[in-house]
Amino acid sequence: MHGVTETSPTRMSSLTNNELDAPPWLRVESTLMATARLIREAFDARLKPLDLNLTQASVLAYVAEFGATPQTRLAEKMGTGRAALGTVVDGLEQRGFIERHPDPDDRRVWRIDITDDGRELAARVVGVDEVLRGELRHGIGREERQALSWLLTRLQVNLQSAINQ
Amino acid sequence: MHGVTETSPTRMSSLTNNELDAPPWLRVESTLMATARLIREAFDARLKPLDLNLTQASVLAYVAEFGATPQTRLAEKMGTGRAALGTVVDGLEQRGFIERHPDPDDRRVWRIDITDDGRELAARVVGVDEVLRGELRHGIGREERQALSWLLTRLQVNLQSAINQ
DNA sequence: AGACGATTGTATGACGTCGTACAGTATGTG
DNA sequence: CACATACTGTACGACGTCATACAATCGTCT
Repeated sequence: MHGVTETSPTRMSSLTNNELDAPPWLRVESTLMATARLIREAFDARLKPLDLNLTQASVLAYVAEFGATPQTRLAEKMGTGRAALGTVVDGLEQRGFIERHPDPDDRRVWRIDITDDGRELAARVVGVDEVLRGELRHGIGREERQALSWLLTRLQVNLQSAINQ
Repeated sequence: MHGVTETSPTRMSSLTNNELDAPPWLRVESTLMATARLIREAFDARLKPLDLNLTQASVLAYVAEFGATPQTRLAEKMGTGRAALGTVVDGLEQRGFIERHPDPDDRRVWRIDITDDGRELAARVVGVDEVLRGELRHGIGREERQALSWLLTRLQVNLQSAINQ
């Protein structure tokens, strides 16, 4: 879990001060990263009653929606490495929310599928997600959200080519 | 260090596939978090020749620009906890880039100040930052960047109130 | 059929950050 | 002046992720 309980005035003030005396370097970028942290924080906080963090909830919801999925594909979707995802799957499996089924066509892969308990929990995850995402839309119009999405995608393209030298 | 050397096709394909078969939950939000990961990745990659990660470089550049700063303020600016920042400062101090000076007015606080070596390194950090940020602007106009900044700030406000129930 | 490279999931050790608890110090109140 | 409360930086244990190395298995090419 991450900064779930962090509701300190520290973060509040850094939010508002950020733009004022921010150094010239890392302006939009640092705002973006701070926003990402807050997203994780907010979801973790709302998911805490379900005893899940954002990664676990994402895996659960993904499998609930798309059915049995190899771990490598899950790792890609979640933006994490295969090893890390393995431990997430371990935890969810131990708690009985998902199961590892052998793939009939490829004996290397485990297809991660959801259980009945998992489906029930996933429904609650979706509920939490819808409520929170509704709150996050306040004061942001539809085309603004689309603009945001486009800008982020464009940024990702630039970042990707920067990473590849 | 983070996924500095991660240039695998895995990440590439997740970038392009992300929007297509993404689940209904976590759409813009997950894109934003993926973008944040890429930002960290890109900066870490470019800073690697200086043997710095993004957090260390940020601390260095901040102190170079604003002079002696208490650790708590640095932690706020960097968006990290005081304990975590302490270890960052430890590392930079051992390498001789910053120094801890006692605050004459408050014997609890250490003011983090830069050394001559640190100033030299910070200049290179600023150079790296300017180059990379320039690349990231490709295809994104000035008012678009302002729109992005505004949207992120608005999102942060919503997130903050969501976190505070 | 056999051999080679690619891919899947796991084990392992490392790193960065977190949250809590703590001692030292400051500040305000009686 | 004493006391309580708040704050600074640190020590400690925990968690999540990473990178690497590995065995098992697949696909392909000859």
